[in-house]
Amino acid sequence: MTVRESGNATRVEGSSLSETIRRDVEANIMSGLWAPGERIPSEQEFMAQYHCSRMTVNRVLSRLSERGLILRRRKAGSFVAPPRQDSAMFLEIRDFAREAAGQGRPYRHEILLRRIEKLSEVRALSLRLVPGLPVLRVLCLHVLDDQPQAYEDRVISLEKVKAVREETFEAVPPGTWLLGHVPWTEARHTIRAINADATLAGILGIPERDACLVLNRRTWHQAEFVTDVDITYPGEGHELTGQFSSTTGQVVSLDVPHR
Amino acid sequence: MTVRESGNATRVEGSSLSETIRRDVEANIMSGLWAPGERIPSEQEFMAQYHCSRMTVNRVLSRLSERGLILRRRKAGSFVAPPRQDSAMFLEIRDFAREAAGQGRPYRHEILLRRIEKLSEVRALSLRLVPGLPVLRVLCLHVLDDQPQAYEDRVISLEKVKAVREETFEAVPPGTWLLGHVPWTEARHTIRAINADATLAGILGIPERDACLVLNRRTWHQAEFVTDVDITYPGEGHELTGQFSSTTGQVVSLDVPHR
DNA sequence: CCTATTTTTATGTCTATACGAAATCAGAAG
DNA sequence: CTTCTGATTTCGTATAGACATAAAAATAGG
Repeated sequence: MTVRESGNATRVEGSSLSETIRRDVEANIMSGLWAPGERIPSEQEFMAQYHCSRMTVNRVLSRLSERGLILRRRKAGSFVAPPRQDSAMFLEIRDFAREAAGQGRPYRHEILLRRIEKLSEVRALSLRLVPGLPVLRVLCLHVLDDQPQAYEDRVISLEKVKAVREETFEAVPPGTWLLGHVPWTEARHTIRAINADATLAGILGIPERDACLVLNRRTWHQAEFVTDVDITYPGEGHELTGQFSSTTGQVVSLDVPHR
Repeated sequence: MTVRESGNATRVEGSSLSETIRRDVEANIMSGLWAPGERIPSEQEFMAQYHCSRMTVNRVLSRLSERGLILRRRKAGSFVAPPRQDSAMFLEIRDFAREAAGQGRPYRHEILLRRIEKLSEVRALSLRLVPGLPVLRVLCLHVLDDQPQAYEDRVISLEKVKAVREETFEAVPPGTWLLGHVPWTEARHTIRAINADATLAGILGIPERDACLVLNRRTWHQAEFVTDVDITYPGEGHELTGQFSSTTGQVVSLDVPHR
């Protein structure tokens, strides 16, 4: 078997050997050099590469496994874990389509606008990016039981997500598509309440001034901007829920019930 | 030095030795037997108690340290970590008083009601508790710059939090007091938007029908109910923000700006 | 009494080895 | 071709020993 060369051979920067190995492995995963699902070197191969004992390698890989970055299977080896969807998905909308299918309710989404734009000054300032960055702007309405469920206003970096140029989002809504196509390392969520103006009330089919919940989600990968989205839920009938455990610090459940 | 007897001496239930030690230590911390800041047995003492090698103990304690449950200091020993405030505090309101002091702005809170009640049927159903449970009901208004910042409607379990009978919350608001006095293991947050009714609008000093952000937070300790609170933020001027890293899964920052 | 130095101690890291367990792979049997 | 079986690989866990490191504690010096 050919040993994949790791992207970084430099080491020992005032840190321990196991720390060096951990950093290297983590860098190879986060950079995408080692793709999700791909097999990483075995303990024996790491031993040879770093000239150390198996226990040292084992400590590193076991810890990475506990943190959910890799999956380990006896005899098979260690594999890069698929992107985590737990805390990742926190405060993300559910997959409307799948949820609707599970309940046997008619769901559809409508692409109201799909256009290549330059990032506006206001948005650029807010995102700490340069204005004029080429982005794909998508406006999307999620409809369940012929009732508007959410209105989505999104920009996607065309530099970072090149494949999005070919995607019409007619089959799959933008949020779902992105989750399956782009990894992320940082996400920032902001939630606020607004009174619906005339335009929004018209789109969502609610009275003007009705309270709406707005979830803003910004995602980065390796410090590079990926997407920025405002998802507006109409009226008082929507909730965002997150459950935590203090020991694991992880989200246990996630819910967006529609009453 | 006297070795504190761990609460559970039973072990080996189809799991490994290190798993047994981890479970025991974790149980002693989560149950409160070993209080935050308290020193836990040294590696040598664990070796004697479990008749195992130091490496085995070291693996367990190192991992617990990585997870943030204990703090380890050379020569000093290992200590139960203080309750984590990162993911714990996620979506919790900031400490109004401290924030105000940092900005030199006049903050105060008003206790509108403090009364021992029996848990209502509606709330009991929602919390999956029996109606009639004795609770302390507290209504509190947070005021900054003479502007109402948040309205808090809370119940606290008198069975679980006995010390709360003596607390008037005149010096410290209920949320801050609870954080310092009661550990938690599970927390559930729900966020929704509502239109302010006449009563709420009056309390918060905003026009009727204005959109408000409502944060509901329920906390448990060891499957026992601790507290349930609705915090209502007035108008469109408040946001809840959480930042995540996909590698650590932890909240990096937290913000409730008032514009 | 205060300060500087040495000692002691608990943790941090690493090695080499060992046995166990599980899953894959290959080969044998049907 | 399918199924069973056994061998091999890889990870899981544990041991005993070693040296390093940081910091508290004890000691010596001013």
